[in-house]
Amino acid sequence: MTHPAQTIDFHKFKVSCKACSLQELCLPRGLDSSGMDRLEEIVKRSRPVQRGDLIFRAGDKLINIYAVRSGTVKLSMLDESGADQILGFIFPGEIIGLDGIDKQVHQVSATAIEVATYCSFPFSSINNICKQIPDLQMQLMRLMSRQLTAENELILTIGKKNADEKIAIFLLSLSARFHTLGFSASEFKLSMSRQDIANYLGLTIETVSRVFSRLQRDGIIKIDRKMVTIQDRDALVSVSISCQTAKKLTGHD
Amino acid sequence: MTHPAQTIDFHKFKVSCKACSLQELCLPRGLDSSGMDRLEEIVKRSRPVQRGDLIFRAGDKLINIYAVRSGTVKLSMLDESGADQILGFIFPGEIIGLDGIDKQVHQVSATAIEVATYCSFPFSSINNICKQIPDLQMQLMRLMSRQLTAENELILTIGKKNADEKIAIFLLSLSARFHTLGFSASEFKLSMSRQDIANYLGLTIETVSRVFSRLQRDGIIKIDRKMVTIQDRDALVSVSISCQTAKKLTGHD
DNA sequence: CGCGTCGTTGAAGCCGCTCAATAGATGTGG
DNA sequence: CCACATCTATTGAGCGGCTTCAACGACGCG
Repeated sequence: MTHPAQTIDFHKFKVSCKACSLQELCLPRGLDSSGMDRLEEIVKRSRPVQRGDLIFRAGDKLINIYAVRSGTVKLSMLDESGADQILGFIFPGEIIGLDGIDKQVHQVSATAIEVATYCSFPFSSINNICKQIPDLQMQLMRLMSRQLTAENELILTIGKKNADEKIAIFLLSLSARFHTLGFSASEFKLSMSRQDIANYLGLTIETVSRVFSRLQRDGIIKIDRKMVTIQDRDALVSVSISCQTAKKLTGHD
Repeated sequence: MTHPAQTIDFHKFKVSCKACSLQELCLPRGLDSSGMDRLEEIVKRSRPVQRGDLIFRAGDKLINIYAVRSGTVKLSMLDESGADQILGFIFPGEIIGLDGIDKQVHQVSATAIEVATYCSFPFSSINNICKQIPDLQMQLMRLMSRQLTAENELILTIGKKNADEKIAIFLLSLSARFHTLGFSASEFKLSMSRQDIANYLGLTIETVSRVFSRLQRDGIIKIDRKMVTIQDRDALVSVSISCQTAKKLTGHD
């Protein structure tokens, strides 16, 4: 409630999926014109939320699922002992809330890490439309399947990689995602803090900082506060897969 | 091929979901009688597979999804540098293969870690039935949602817990799952090797062995080869949540 | 300008890994 | 039934990568 008055069209809550540039990444993908009409009937666009604002909280009843429209959102969960783990960073066009379907309660919290907007879809309406439009049902399953695969990869990264590999994989993954969104794959802004990166990768903030510095010293990346430039992608890739076995085979890096 | 001649009904490939004791855990859950008939038309039951046999392999085209019927199956994936990560142990009544839906290609491999049987469901048929039976579609989404939550918890465990906590969480999780299946929650057999446990939790086999020994020395569990007895569940729970913050607060364990 | 937050860098310690030896279990063939 | 080979698990000793602890630097904002 502290954000200044907006004169731009942020407050147009009704929104057209048909006209949305994220259409091909988002929920409407693969729907025909009438399918999109059905979605547009139920979608609501949020006003901008500020850094730190929650979109939903673990434990909330599942009312809506959400599509991030602009900005970055982080998903996180707390365990019994109070530790919290960031499970992913969500960029425009991506859907969140699907993990709450089983228990009808959100299992994770979604927090904006910079100014963000999103679209809400009442889940019960989605569910009704699914019964009539198999394409939407299929798209939902594809999205959940994709999330499963993304989590598999995070498990592999956290479980089997050392600090250098984790950071390299993280940067390459961001690069690919920015590229998908139509931005530069070699130069981008980290919307998350070092603390968030460390938490996500199972490291400490100091280690993240040290690895960034080392990669920069080696001329592989350039990093200035939040701006990252990938200067030598091949080298970054080889850092990302220079696993223990490789070291064993060559005897060194 | 070394197992003795079976006179029991393992080779009856047609099988009734209606009569299956796993019905309430498995794919048919929530379906009415006619819905189950539809499933029974397409399901095929496997002959027993042996320890080490693959049910499907990462990269295989997605033809079927599978329900484990008996035994234990592990899911695992390889990365570019050859490291492989076990992503989960699958018990009877659980569905595997859903992560392949997005790309129509299996993203992980499923390997029996002891003699196992399973049911196959052609995915295209499942998909067709979903169009007519919203309950099945909902059940599939619930199952995928549940898998997302399970992976979230694994990420938290691998990323934020120390060796003792990981093992305690692992044992408590197995205990709960055996209980769900109608077995004892306090005494059960580990169907997986120490190596598999270590891989799954992001540890080494030696560390797993040491933690088991320590927990036994402390009288919290009893472990004899693969048989585990939980002797002091409360203590095991407190090991599982005795996180770094707890140590900071109390100054010791 | 002073303060708080965030990020960087250094020094020291610890947890889990690596390496190695041994024990126990399982399987095979004579 | 035992000798032998193989595989799995346990235990110890030493090492190393990441964390912890601490100090400092860089912005941003009042």
